[in-house]
Amino acid sequence: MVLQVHHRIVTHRIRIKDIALQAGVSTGTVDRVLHNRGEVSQATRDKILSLIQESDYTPNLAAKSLANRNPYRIAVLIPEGDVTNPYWKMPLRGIRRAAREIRDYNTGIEIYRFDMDSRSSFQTRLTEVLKSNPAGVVLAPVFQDQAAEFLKQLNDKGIPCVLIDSRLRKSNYLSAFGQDALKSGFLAARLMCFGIRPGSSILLLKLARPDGIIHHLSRRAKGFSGYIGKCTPSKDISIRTLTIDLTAPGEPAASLDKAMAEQPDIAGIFVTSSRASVVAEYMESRNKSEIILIGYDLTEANRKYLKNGTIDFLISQKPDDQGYNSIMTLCRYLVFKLLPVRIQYSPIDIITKENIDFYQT
Amino acid sequence: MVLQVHHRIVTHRIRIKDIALQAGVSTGTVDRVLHNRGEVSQATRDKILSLIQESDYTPNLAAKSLANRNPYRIAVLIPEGDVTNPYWKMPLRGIRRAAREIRDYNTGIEIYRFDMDSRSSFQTRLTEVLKSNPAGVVLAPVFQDQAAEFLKQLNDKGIPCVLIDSRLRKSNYLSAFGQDALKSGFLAARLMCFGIRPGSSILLLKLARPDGIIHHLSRRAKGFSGYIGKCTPSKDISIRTLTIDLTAPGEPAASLDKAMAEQPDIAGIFVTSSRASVVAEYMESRNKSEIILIGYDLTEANRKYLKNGTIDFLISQKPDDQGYNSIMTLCRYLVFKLLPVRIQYSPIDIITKENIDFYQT
DNA sequence: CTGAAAGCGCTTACAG
DNA sequence: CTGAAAGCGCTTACAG
Repeated sequence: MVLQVHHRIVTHRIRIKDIALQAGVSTGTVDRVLHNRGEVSQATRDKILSLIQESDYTPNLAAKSLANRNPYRIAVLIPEGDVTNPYWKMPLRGIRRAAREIRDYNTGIEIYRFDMDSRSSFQTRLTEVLKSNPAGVVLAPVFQDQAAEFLKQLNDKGIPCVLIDSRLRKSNYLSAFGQDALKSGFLAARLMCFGIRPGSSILLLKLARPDGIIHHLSRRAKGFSGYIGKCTPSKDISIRTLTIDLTAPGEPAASLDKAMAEQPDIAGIFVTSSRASVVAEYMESRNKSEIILIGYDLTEANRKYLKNGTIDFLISQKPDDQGYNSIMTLCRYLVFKLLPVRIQYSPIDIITKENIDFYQT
Repeated sequence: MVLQVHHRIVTHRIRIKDIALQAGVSTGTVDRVLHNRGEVSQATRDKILSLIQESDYTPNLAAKSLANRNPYRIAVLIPEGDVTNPYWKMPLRGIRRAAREIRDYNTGIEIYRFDMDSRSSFQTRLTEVLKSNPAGVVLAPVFQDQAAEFLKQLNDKGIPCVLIDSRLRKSNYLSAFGQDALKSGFLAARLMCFGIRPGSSILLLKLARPDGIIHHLSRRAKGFSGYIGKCTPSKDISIRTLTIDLTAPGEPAASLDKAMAEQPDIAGIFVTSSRASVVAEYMESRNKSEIILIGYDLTEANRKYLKNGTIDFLISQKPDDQGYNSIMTLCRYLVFKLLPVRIQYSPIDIITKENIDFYQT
């Protein structure tokens, strides 16, 4: 049945059965060549292959997943999310959303969480995951050397792995989700330069974790500084970098008070991490809300200060989607044998008081 | 089989069969109460209903769509997209993407396009669609009175309709996709105020269509003006509105030249439509690229001028997603009986030279 | 009012 | 190397 309507032709889908009929074989044989399960003579194989080419056959995914009997277990290794580390609550939401959807594909997830400040807790979880022998793994490779070793072991066992929120050089993985941290630094700087009054200075704020050298935080800083360097001539902006350990007593107020006293012309602050809220809190306490404040991530705390205007811009990378897509990518690979692209960049979204209510995720 | 692992329990899904077994009836009977197809005694009905409550049964969508035999036809009514109207190419991409996916759900689409400047072409298409008796309709209600009448007729025939790119007061429809145009005008103004130097003026540019009074374009203008009114005190900004008919000979250069001559302190231009590119072209020809230019939509032409810096910001609403979601909403309703929310707001995204490469859609 | 059976398109043992 | 058959969870005539 072919029915012509306005720029579009609706036809019946081609099924395995149709191919089999044309080739004069059974559906089982077509399935064998479709999945390279061997045990087919070269002659019939060629015939079927060419039939498939011509017919633009695409499998019915609903039928595929229904017929698929073996359940898959996906292990997810991500940091715990708490007050000092609010970021990781966000991808987790997406992960749970994906988990609900893939139940129909006979696939479940197991979540393993580690302490972002503890190498040993990371290692403990890695070992547990390896022992549980999952069908696939989603991994936040926070400690890079251990993660690389882990990926090797997964590779030996033929277990596919999707990386979330960073890449890993020279390792073997199915796909990696991440941001272009350098470019996001550019963007922050562009916004800062756009709004700041000429002749003032900017504070680049690194809120350090005890153990953590989070790679993409320094990339953000680098991108920011690099861009400011370019825009300086026209606006005469100076930039100063400050690192504060938030776990130290009296911080960040102590260090910020000192910086402000030394440099009263500070008109903009850029925070490389998701903790801009603690700076906003400080600024409100010192009546300095007119300073331009740019940070990252739509955490609960940041959201509040964006809405009241103390934070001017937040840059976000749809962490929810990142979590969701990491699971879906792995699931599609396991269930449908769909190969993903190797690097999947997150968006670099600009969120303000005005558009936050419409921001999805 | 229940297996406890790190914060998560994996169990076998409950099936209709399980419910039937517990209730001591056949699967057919369970199906009848599940879909309110009547013909079930009150007693067994109550029993099954309570069983379903307790068991948190959710249907296997893969199986559902596989078993679903009747094919659905969705009619899509949208404007033609051409040079003077580049916007409509974008949702169409999403519509086509959705069309590919829903083939597995036994659902196809038919596209009917009309001339945005011609009431009669709209009416012609409406009549055709009505005659073709589709299972559902996706409609861009450009001519509102005719669209309202059309919705009434669909309603009488029990055909569900999803609106795209605007709402319609007091009409009956399944769901509507749209932007909050007023808020997007706020956002544009916020960006403009953030970057513009104090004491200068802004041009609010309406590029009129011959026939078209597109409702959301004037909402954008209203939002923009309203916000500028608020920010004026601190920065002393004046605003001037100009309407240009692009189909008139020598435009937009003639009108813009005149405006610039009268008001040499213009430091920012806001274009309410997707045609900022024609203003960018003008600015380049007059060596005025330093003027802040803010517009809408990631058309090919706009993209070029955003990348080279002539356009500073584009506001986008993920039109691709809007197209995609409108079809998927209708399909889920038809196939799975899933009721959507009535209003689905699009995001109000800010796109710049720095983040455009990572913008999805 | 209710049940038994066939079928959606695919996969997977099993038998030859 | 190949085919026939059963099964995934749901829907849908059909028979009683």
